[in-house]
Amino acid sequence: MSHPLRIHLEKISPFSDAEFDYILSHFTTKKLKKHQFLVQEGNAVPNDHFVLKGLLKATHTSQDGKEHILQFAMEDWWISDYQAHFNQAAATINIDCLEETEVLCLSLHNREKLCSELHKIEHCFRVKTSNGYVALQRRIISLLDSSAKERYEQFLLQYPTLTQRLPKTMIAAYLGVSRETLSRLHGA
Amino acid sequence: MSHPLRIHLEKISPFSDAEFDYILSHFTTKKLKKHQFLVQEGNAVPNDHFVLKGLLKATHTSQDGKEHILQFAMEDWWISDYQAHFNQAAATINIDCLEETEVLCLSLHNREKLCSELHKIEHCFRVKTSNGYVALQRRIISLLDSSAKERYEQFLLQYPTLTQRLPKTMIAAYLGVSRETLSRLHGA
DNA sequence: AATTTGGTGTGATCTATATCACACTAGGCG
DNA sequence: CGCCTAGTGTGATATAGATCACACCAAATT
Repeated sequence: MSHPLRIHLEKISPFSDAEFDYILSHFTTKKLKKHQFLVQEGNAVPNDHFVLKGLLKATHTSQDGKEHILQFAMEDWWISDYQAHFNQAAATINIDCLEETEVLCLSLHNREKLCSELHKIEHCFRVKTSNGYVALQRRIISLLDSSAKERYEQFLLQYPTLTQRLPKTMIAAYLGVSRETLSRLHGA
Repeated sequence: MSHPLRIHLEKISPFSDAEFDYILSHFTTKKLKKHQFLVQEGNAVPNDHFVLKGLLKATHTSQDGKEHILQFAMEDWWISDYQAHFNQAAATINIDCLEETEVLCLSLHNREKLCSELHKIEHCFRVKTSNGYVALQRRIISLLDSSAKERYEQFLLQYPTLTQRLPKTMIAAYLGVSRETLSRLHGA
């Protein structure tokens, strides 16, 4: 059975055993308990993170103190504060664990090193990022032209697995709806 | 004086004259008048587009027939229906010109060809896309936790040039606010 | 067993924003 | 010239969704 990261990368391009071992040697492992922070507002964000096991949320806190969820991540997803990470700036979001979690960490330096040494992995990252870009555009469209109810229904369809593992309160915070409103849109 | 595309790409990595000519040979030029469509809902989207001159908007129409603006693009920006383009599916958005416009077109095939032949350009595209990803995340945060007024102010700060060239009605459609509301948030 | 913590539902109200309706202006074009 | 079209402002009203307040439950924690 292959390594989860290998399966993940090989959806885009194949690697030899030696290549994959080399790639993997640029990652470090981190284990976190429920409620622990992976990224904390104000700190540096040295790494991008590939989730091996667990579930996390990335949240942004508005001036009036309300938490909105930018992103979830479970097995096989990547998560970080990318703005801070790529610009080597202080984090403006928090990322914490909703379950016991294990991630692989890739530093900015190691990513650039791998990308310059191995064309194929830069290709992987480009394709991944393009797909991510498209997904974000879809989310923006959904925020712009769908009602709370429509967004909730889209979420349930798009992320059935995630739905099982998340309290509704958090889905609400992801959709930009109050938990009370979400709770009320059963039949309507 | 360098070609605008060259200047654009060399913000990320330098190219020799021969390399750049080779890159450029993979693009075609297209000129459009005001109100002409670059991408039309339901059609294929063979190309990504780099704007040499002019101004365009990408719009999505919701079920109830309202137009929301996903993206603007002026000189030096890229624009397409990326979901449709990358998946070779039918467009779900319209892209049309707000001014007389000239774009460079890059087909999916030519992009992949260039990327596989020239590691440096794949690097450029990866970095560009990462930056785009971060920008979209910022926009999502702004949609999730800012009021209409705050979003408008952020827009004015972030895109002063664009603001000059756009009617407020369109800025409203980009921000997800009705034009009447936008018109009312002067002092408040 | 008792208490805290996290999640949920639901009524009563409030408010930001949408909607509808109309008037005004400036510029392009027959 | 006079007629469209596009863009804008603003009043009156409607409404989706936020907020506040409370009750309830289940699973941890002590």
